[in-house]
Amino acid sequence: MLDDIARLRRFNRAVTREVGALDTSFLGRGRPLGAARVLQLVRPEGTDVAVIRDTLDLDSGLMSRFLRSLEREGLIATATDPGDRRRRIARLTEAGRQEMAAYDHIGRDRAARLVARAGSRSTEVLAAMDLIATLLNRDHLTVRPADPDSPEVQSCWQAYFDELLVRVPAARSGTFTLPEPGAPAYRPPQGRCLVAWSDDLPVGCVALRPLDTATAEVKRLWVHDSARGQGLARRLMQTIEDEARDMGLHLLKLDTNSALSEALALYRATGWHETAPYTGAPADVWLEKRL
Amino acid sequence: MLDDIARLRRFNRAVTREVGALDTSFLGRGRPLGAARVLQLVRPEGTDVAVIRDTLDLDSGLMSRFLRSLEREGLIATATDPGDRRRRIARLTEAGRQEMAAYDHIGRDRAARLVARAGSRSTEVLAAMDLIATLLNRDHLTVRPADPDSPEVQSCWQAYFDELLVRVPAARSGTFTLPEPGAPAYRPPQGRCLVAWSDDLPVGCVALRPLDTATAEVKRLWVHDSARGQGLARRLMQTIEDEARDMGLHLLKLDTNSALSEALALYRATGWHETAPYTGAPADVWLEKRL
DNA sequence: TGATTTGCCTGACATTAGTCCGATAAATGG
DNA sequence: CCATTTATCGGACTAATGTCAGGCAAATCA
Repeated sequence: MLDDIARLRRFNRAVTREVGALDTSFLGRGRPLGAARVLQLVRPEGTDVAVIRDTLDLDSGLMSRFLRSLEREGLIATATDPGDRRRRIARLTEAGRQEMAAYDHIGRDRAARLVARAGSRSTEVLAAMDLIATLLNRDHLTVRPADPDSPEVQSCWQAYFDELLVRVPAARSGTFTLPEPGAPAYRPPQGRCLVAWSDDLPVGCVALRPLDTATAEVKRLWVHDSARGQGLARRLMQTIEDEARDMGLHLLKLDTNSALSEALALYRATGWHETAPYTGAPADVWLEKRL
Repeated sequence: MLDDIARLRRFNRAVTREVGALDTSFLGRGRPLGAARVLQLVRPEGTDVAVIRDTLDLDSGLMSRFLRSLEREGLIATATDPGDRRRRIARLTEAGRQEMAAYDHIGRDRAARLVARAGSRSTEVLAAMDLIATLLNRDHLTVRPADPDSPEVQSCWQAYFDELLVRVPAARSGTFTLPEPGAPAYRPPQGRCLVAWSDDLPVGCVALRPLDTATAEVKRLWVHDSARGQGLARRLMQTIEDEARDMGLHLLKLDTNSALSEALALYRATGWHETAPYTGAPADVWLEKRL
């Protein structure tokens, strides 16, 4: 049997070849790779030059020259950051947007071919890619507030409900309704809604909804399959509890189901205690935590 | 929900960053990437220079300069191929072997760290990597004869048996014994043993064992989980049947179990027909094919 | 306020990668 | 045998990348 290391290195070889091919295919638009990579990171609304430099790990001189060259091509425009006038902000021009669309097309094309090649196993392959990408991105996981009506939150909640239906049979008789668009329940100032991002994939969420002036309820803690086993749920709970403290709340409650054993173990391990039932089925466990 | 293409591109970004770090780690030993890549392909016993040039797709001038530079460093020695004195053969010197060991150490180190980082999910992550690597390597899958006593064949057969035990409960009462080392059953001239390779991972096997002068039995058709759904089993069967024809055989037999439905479907779709039972449990289907 | 730090820019320079061409020697094919 | 092809080599050249130092203006800190 090949050992783990050998398997990983085989993966590395295969992926290196693929990435190399992707890089050279970007060269097809008559622009050196360095400049192309910078262009990829300039957003239409504008991106901080230092951020680009940092993510690509470029020398400031080299970075500057890439910017000048893209500027000469008319693809980007730079302006000084009004907040800190040493810094510069680069944004895409209309021509730049068109050029980016062309790059995007190349990328989507290659990606679509690969998905097609996976044939009947494409679902499995994509899940495998999610798992690996989340692992590689692990140090870059960020938790940010989100709008409850945004597509990312909706997709997280949908995933949460779908899983609940699988794991808690009793939930099938209930009905889940997403809050009405614009409803204030999960929005500041009374509520909160957090999403954890791995690059551009939402991999977790948690929400807070007011019960009364000093009490709120934690709802919809969910972690994407690819991100489990990395302590993300704990981090989300920690963040939402900190938020609650900052909001001046004194007591948090939540309801859950005993079938969700990992979640329950997490709650019990982080200071949550049994409390009186305050909701009905499918919940069968009610917890509270004093802040 | 993010669409498939977006998920794949997130994967691409994540591994591109990782691969970039790998590239610079090669530079960590004070040698440009090009020369390092050439060095990786020089085997201690000697490698044909044209083969290296071909796999890396290098210009002959560039290749020549890499060789000179590695020679100046004392890592390789080149000699003319006695068979064709236009060609050259490069082989590692003792210093080269040590240098390669150092590169190997860097690679193993990085790999081990990543496996460790996956923590409780490392098994899953490695399976995901196998799946993706096999998909990316798909066009490079090769089927080659193998020695039945070799570790790769042993590992394939072990995997075959393990899976049989899971899928055919009746098999548990039987005992599986690997043929004795050196036994002639699966070796030419009477028998055959084939292994399918994806890079350095054995992803499939099939064997042929003589029954009498005109008849042989196909045994141990197995495909690695990561390589299923790509027609590899069909290709292995095709190859072994061609071999049997070349050996002058007129009839092939095999026994299997009805629980192995995909295999059975493949046999039935490729000209195999029911025949009289010639073995006992756990087999419950017996097929033959006239060549 | 003045010294120091930070972020960006430019010029000078080195290294690496990649291409093209001609030379050479060996093999191949009539 | 001679013409052609093949494999390698080295020189000339270009493009791209990477490195370093100095300059400048804005921000920060004591």
